[in-house]
Amino acid sequence: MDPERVASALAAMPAPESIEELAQIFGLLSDPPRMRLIIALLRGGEMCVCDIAAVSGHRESAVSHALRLLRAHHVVRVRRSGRLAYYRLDDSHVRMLLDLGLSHITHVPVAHSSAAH
Amino acid sequence: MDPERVASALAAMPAPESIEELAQIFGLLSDPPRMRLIIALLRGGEMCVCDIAAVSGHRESAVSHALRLLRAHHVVRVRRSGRLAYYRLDDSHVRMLLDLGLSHITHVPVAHSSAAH
DNA sequence: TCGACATATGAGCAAGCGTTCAGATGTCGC
DNA sequence: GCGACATCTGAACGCTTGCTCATATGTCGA
Repeated sequence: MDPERVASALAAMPAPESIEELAQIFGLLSDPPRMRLIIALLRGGEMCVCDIAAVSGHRESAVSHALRLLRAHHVVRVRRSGRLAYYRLDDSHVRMLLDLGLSHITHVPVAHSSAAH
Repeated sequence: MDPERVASALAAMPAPESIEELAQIFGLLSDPPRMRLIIALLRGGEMCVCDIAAVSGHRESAVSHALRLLRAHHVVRVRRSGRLAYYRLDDSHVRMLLDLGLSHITHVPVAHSSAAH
């Protein structure tokens, strides 16, 4: 046991609400269907709900629920046109997060210019 | 509806097992206690289980379970010395993942040299 | 204005996940 | 070798979470 190290680690800990929010963001990416949905938007650019449902293989209702969550966390953005709702990624962090995640599972060392292509 | 876009998005979709694994990695980071644990190792360097338990505020048993998970996914690495087990981060992707996540929740635009400090 | 369609929302249920307790393994000092 | 300690493991309970069904809102064509 090393009380000093414990104390300094505790002192360097971010605010609880930051940790909470951080965990929530990663939680959004921890669900395969939601991941498929995000990757679809990453590749396809902008798509309407029914197309996203077709790609992700889930009911439109489930997709709508998922998109609401992602919207609340500024991961996706809506553009409404008549009765269609077009969604696209709202933020470039997500793209980098996915690239980094892929680098991890393939055990590719981190390059400074982040993998991707 | 745009069948072509759907088809091309489906074609560009990674293998199901890649998506699964990717989601699992993010799932590891989606739990606040586990997140605290990881951040503790990020700041504190190398710590034994009892110290990690003290920092994360959970029982050693829970910490041990969590560490096992993280170990299985190459997020942490053990070094055993007698009856103590010292853990440290095994991989630099995690650090970047956390930095990126923090950038997201604070709405900081992505810099090429990743924010952080 | 009326019916059809696209999306959004609420309630309820099933499954996955993390915690805890209890017990096992292994190492050190005597 | 024996007792104490650090860590690990297995089983079970409770909570969270995402799905589906049913329904509401809103928009377009006739």
